[in-house]
Amino acid sequence: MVNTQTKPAPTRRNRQYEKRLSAILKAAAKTIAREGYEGASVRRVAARAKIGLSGIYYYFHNKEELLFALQEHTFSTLVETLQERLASAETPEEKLRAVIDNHFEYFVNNLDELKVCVHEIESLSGHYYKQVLKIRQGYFALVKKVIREVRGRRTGIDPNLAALFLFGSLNWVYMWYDPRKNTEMKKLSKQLRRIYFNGMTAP
Amino acid sequence: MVNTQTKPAPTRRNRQYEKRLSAILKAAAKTIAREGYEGASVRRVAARAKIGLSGIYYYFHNKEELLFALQEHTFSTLVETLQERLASAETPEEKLRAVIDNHFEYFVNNLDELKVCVHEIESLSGHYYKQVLKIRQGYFALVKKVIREVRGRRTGIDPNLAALFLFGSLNWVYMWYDPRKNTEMKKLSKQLRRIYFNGMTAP
DNA sequence: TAATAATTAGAACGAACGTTCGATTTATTT
DNA sequence: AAATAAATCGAACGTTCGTTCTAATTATTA
Repeated sequence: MVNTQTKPAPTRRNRQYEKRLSAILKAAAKTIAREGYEGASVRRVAARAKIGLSGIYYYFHNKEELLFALQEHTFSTLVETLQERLASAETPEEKLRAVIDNHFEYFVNNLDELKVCVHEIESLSGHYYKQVLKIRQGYFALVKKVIREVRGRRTGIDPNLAALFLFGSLNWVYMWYDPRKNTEMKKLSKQLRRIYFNGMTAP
Repeated sequence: MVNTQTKPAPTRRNRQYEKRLSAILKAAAKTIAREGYEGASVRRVAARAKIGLSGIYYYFHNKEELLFALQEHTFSTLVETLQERLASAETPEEKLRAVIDNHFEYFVNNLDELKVCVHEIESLSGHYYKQVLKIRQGYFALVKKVIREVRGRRTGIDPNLAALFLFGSLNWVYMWYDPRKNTEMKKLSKQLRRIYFNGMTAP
């Protein structure tokens, strides 16, 4: 069972536990990214994590909790790093850059995880869904605030829609990005910033 | 079995056949949109289409062919209507508008189908995948050409990336659009055009 | 070292899956 | 009306699924 509350002294045993746990999460990310949540079987996740089938159920109550842990961890990290970046940005343009760079950089370093987060949101239900939704809404609020600053006093730009469109551009990347053709992240970021900054600040 | 070659006289029987067929496609679109391709069972598709389970296999060889027929029909129509719109557009701005309006209008009238097309591309394999990929590449080429015209002789804008970003914004809509809160399509289109047109034509 | 707790392995469960097949019903043709 | 073809149905197949349970193994504590 995942324990997100207590943090006992990091004994060797605990370190082993957490290693296994993140190995399972990594295996789940790769498997679900390739086969989809419904298509990915717990058996294949276990095989990739080099653990028995029932071993998975020692760390997670069920398959859905596995997906939840993956999304919750990935999204939380994404929000955290964005907040750090935003704290050291001053102008609206710098803040927009923080948003875009943060998303792209995290993306290239966690291809499978982010693909799962983007593609399998609706595979969660009930409490799991609500909790992830909350984190995503927090992320969205951060971005919307930045966009409002970029827009300034200009009329004709709806920050809500602009943020949604920007999210689309960012989240769509996993559909076409090929890590083997190591496209320069700097170029990606520059292009997207150019379009959205100019697009929202033009008279 | 789907027959896309011969087109015999539209007897009453044939009309019944095609009615059933599109009823199945509609049921499949709704079911797959809600449950995902792997999650949607042929049994539930059949139930929604008011036909027996084995009845599906009279019209389609297997489940994947059902998904293929859905995507092939939807995407082909999308490309066709875009070509018509582009033919009657003159300036680059009008053409960009054609792209965006076409996508949005088709989207609101075919919510389930477009969601499946966007979300289940990778659920196809082999020949099915290649064939749909071809259509999508044709669509992409059309849009890229328009973007090249909008850009004109300006440097610093990569039409390829710009097209991909635009596709992201367009395809992401299914994640947040709520038909019950009938958001005005005109506003959506206007906002997106404003961002991308200004974004690509600014000095 | 003995007792205790944490972790893993293996077998088994019922349920649901995609697909097939022969029989039956419905529509068309002779 | 009889013969033929098209369309539908219901039952069944083998497979895979998520999950559970008990026993064995490993690590920690006393």
